[in-house]
Amino acid sequence: MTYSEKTNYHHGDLRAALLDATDKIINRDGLELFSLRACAREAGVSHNAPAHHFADLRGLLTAYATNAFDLLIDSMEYAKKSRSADPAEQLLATGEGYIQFALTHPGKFQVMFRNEKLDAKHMELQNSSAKAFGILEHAMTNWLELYHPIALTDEKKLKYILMAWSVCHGYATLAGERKLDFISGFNQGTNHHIDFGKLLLNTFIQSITYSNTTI
Amino acid sequence: MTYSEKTNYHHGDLRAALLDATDKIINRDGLELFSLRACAREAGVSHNAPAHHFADLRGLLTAYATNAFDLLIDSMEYAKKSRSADPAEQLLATGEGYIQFALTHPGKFQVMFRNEKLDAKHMELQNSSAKAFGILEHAMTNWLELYHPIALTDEKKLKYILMAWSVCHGYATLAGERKLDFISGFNQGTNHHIDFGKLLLNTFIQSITYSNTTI
DNA sequence: CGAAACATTTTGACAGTGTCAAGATGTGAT
DNA sequence: ATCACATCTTGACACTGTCAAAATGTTTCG
Repeated sequence: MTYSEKTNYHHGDLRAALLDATDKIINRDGLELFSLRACAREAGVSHNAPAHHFADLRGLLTAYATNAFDLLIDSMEYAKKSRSADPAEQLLATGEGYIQFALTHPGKFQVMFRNEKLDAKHMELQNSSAKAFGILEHAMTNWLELYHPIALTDEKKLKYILMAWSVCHGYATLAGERKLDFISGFNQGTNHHIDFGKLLLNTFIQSITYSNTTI
Repeated sequence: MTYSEKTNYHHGDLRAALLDATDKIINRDGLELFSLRACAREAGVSHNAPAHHFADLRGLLTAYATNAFDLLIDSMEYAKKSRSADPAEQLLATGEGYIQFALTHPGKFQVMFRNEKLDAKHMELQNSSAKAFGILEHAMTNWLELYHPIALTDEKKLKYILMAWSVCHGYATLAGERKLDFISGFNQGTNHHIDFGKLLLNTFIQSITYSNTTI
């Protein structure tokens, strides 16, 4: 039994407790009010206790973002399960899972896509984010095989993948950063944002579907 | 001749100098290294000199973002001028101007869309951002009138506007936050990002164009 | 069993931050 | 010339991330 497997050392498993505290603070107070010392305070340890588990602030948030990417993967996989095997349905579900996650966990989503807060070189983060990307890539690849008659170059395939990702990510970002609030007559509740995002995504996929023979 | 019109008071026009310093620091060191005190230092004044011109840090960045929105407007208007009056061309140009601006001025773009750094209640910011949105709205409205045969409800019209905005904003954000770096074989230069974004946007507009009779 | 080796946490310090209060200084009007 | 006022400086405070050193708990091994 090694150290990392034990559950009752000085604090128990402080690493996990700090990540929990991080989540609590970010959800309660927002990312801008999060600090290493606030995190330590929340976990009930001294201000420098995190140093042994994370190299620095970015190290902690990198681990937090890694976990968040795994949750994003879960969200997309979960959405896919409730749909038929039709690649268009699967692609739609993947994007819906993305939007659903982003707007349900705005704090996590912020950290995941704020480059300066992360250590992009970190392997586990790269693995988790690459895996998340792979799900979208896979869904689009399957869609293209069935709905796009002409074989595509890698660049054109990538264009479709990034187009779909951009739609999801752009809408999620704009809604999450409250940049749609000023639009009159547009319901600003989180659930409505999610619903509207799905509507928007659905229209997007229909568009590329019904135009697939011409471009 | 009022105070604000004078050019040689204690410092000259410190307000403008501070905004210049802000721009210099954000472009040189990045937003994460920007601070009020660094800004004052850059402008050659004491650490608390900005207080008389801006209520606080958010106040300064709000003014900075307001100017940036005006530059975004210029970028979109400029792109539109070089195209034909065809609404599809104009819509394309609008989006291209958006992407061009976002990737040419990543620091400004970051500030503009980081809600916690801004005072969203500020009137001038609201005006400038609403005007920028209006350009996109106008371009899409013109496009819909010509290319979409059926009259749309406000909600469906908004869906199209937000879809186009999301494509531009999502791609610009992902590229700007370096979230596309890991894609193998994908050139990471800023100019290539811009070119690819325009390609992507062009495909998007073609898609909605060629599918307009069916959905 | 005990002592050494080690992982973990605490304490203290330092330079940096935003913001507040108070004082100093330059400018325009009367 | 004096006064009101805009502008800027100085000093202080609590907060931040990170470093170094000390203290404490746990494991290992003789």
